[in-house]
Amino acid sequence: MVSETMTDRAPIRLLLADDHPIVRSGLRAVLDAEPDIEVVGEAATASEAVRLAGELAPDVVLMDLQFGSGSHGADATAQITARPDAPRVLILTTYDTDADILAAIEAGATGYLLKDASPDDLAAAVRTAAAGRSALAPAVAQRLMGRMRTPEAALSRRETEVLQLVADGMSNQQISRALFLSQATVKSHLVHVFTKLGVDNRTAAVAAARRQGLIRR
Amino acid sequence: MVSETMTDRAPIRLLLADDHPIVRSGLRAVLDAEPDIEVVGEAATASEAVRLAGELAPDVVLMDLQFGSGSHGADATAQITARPDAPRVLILTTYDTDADILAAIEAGATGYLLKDASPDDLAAAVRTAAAGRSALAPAVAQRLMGRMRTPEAALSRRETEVLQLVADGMSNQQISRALFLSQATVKSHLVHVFTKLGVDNRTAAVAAARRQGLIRR
DNA sequence: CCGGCCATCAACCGAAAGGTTGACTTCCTG
DNA sequence: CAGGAAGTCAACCTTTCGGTTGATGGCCGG
Repeated sequence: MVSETMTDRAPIRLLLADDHPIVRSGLRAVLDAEPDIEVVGEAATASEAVRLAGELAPDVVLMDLQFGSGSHGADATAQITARPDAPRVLILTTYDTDADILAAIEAGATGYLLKDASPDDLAAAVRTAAAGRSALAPAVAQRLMGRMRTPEAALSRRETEVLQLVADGMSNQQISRALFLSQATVKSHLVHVFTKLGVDNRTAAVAAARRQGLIRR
Repeated sequence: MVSETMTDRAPIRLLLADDHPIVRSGLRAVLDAEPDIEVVGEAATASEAVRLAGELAPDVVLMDLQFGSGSHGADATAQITARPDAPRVLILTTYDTDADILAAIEAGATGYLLKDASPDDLAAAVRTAAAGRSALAPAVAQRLMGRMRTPEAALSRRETEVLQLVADGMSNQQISRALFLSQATVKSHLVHVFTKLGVDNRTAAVAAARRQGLIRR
């Protein structure tokens, strides 16, 4: 079923970026079947995505947020959208609780899609992104709204940084050394975190933050 | 490139089980392209996988371990392999550190494959499974070996149970009440856990156990 | 049948974390 | 420019946690 709004226009040039060959094949199979969409390239890493976005000049980049081993899709998004005639970036993610959702949006992503989306949703989101409109999965949009409705659950940058190190298993002393702070400051940040999350110890804070997607998984 | 060992035999009947339509499409696109493999069905849930495994009588079931919302691929594997003329079950997973690896193998899975596998790896694993031989991704096999080489990293059932509650954010007192134990016993278990994992506090233990896939993600 | 692992509990002590108050600076925003 | 949020630090106190020692009983395997 071809969209009525672009029956005879040039097809949407699409770049796929995902570290899983299987997922790339799935996206290609689903989207190449659409007559108004043409997959012009595939990237297996974040840096390759940035490079190909420049070389191939696609209309839309469909980018996985969970790139294997370190590289963040949000970073690549920022690099891609930094340029003047940049393609639209559509983020693809597994979890609607991802801590990097806001980061990706701020990095210039046009839309957000969950990996359990149907082929129809997928094609629709690509067309919406190509048209320059924002495409957000309902679950994600609701979560973003909720984030705004409850600013008390929003941790400050420093608080998140400290909590992340707690989640990595570090003691207050180790954290103070890692961040060049006194232990008093670390404790101060953590007390604020506990209050905001409604918990009273560090492991509960990590569990709560993980549930709410405030820290890395 | 057709395998030399089965040039003219009936194709391998394959059932795909994954909750992501995109992944199913990718698997179908990759595997249907192989002349000796035929995808006979797709299941989006664990229970559907069990049902179709009975109805379609496939040779191999390619099953995702991370089925959305609760249902475990390991459980479905156990149900499928319980019957006498059961198909081979090939497990597909995103993480090579998954705590359920052993559970799935014990449930009767013939092989194990990571989602970042190449199409060639994938087809080869399906053929290996169809032939009844065990197909393990190198990273997974190595990890299983490592598990056996270092039994000190294997936590006892009770220790894992306590550590899981720690990861959920509970204090020693809360855990003691939840498990009908004294706090002394909880502490005792945790000290053993710390020793086995080589850490000296609860948050570090949770981080380490999470890395090694000893507890739920 | 005995040694070892698992599971349970107690008492004790020092160290770390949790909680409060208060104070100072910087930066942003109304 | 006044106010607030964020970030930094200190001193103090209470509670929890980490670590040790030791003890009991069940179960399994050599």
